[in-house]
Amino acid sequence: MFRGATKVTLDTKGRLSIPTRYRERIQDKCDGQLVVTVDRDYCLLIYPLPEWEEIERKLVRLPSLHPQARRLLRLMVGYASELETDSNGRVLLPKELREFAGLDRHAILIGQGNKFELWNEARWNERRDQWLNDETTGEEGLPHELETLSL
Amino acid sequence: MFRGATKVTLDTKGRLSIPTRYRERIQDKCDGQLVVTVDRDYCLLIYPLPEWEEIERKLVRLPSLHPQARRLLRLMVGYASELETDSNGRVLLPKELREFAGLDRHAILIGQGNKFELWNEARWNERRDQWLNDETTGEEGLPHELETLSL
DNA sequence: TGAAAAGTGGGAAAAAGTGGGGAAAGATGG
DNA sequence: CCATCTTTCCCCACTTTTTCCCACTTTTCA
Repeated sequence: MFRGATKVTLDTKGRLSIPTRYRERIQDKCDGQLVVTVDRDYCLLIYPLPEWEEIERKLVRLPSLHPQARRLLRLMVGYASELETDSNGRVLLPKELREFAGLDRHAILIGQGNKFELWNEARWNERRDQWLNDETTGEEGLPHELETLSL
Repeated sequence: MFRGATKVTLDTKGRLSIPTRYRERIQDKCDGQLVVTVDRDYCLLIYPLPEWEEIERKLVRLPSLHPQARRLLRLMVGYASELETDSNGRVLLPKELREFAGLDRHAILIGQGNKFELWNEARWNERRDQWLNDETTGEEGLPHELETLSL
């Protein structure tokens, strides 16, 4: 499981240095091979290659006449690209994806179990505060699992 | 069960010295391994590792298309990070989490059963006084569990 | 009041992060 | 199809951060 938030800096070439505490696990899981693609929340998703391949299999099996499935496939597979780590543990993020996610120098990398999310830091903070405020108000539509969740 | 409030000081490096009266129990429960994450009230939650893992299991099983469940996962797993105690019984709190909770030198550690809460001391005092005032007024909408609670 | 324990600060070595130069590869236009 | 220009890749070197440990101060308890 990948956990935790790390502030990271993208240099002028668009390179992202993978935090060291993840490197060994990434090396074990996928020999350093990662795949990055887009998320509907305008951030990037970074998967170990095997994890991604599983998701990709599911995506291409979706009914291709269904508009929403088609969209999901177009976006996720359409933007997916493989990353390779250089000798300093960095990956070069394609310009198209950096632009999509509005990434500049200050970004934040969020561990999310089987994958990472990469956000423009300012955008992440904004959205996070929105979520925190929303949660206090919208308690009527909670699914059962949340109502009984004890933290 | 962890109980009680303790004023603690974070040094300039962001280290928190665990009060001694908890140390033995933490050692027994989880061999000194703790996990810290965020709470919606802008404080931090500190769990013994086994406790956290149970919560994490529940979180990742939530329906991932449900917006509120997704948010909860993003925040709690996204910010969760493991802590290790140094030779003096201190843990280093990640900068991202200190910033989230507005932690400076003066903080307060609150025992909360299976976990601790860590607050900026001033913020804690404010919120505590708010709660004390609110509770006297809003007794009409109590959920059943509270209506029948005898203290 | 003294010894032990707890709390606090800080320095130095090691590790991680960052920037950039130049070679190689690829794109562009005549 | 070639010449030129841009982008990408690879590696070196510098800077910053982290980690580990030592030492001092304060508190506790007999």
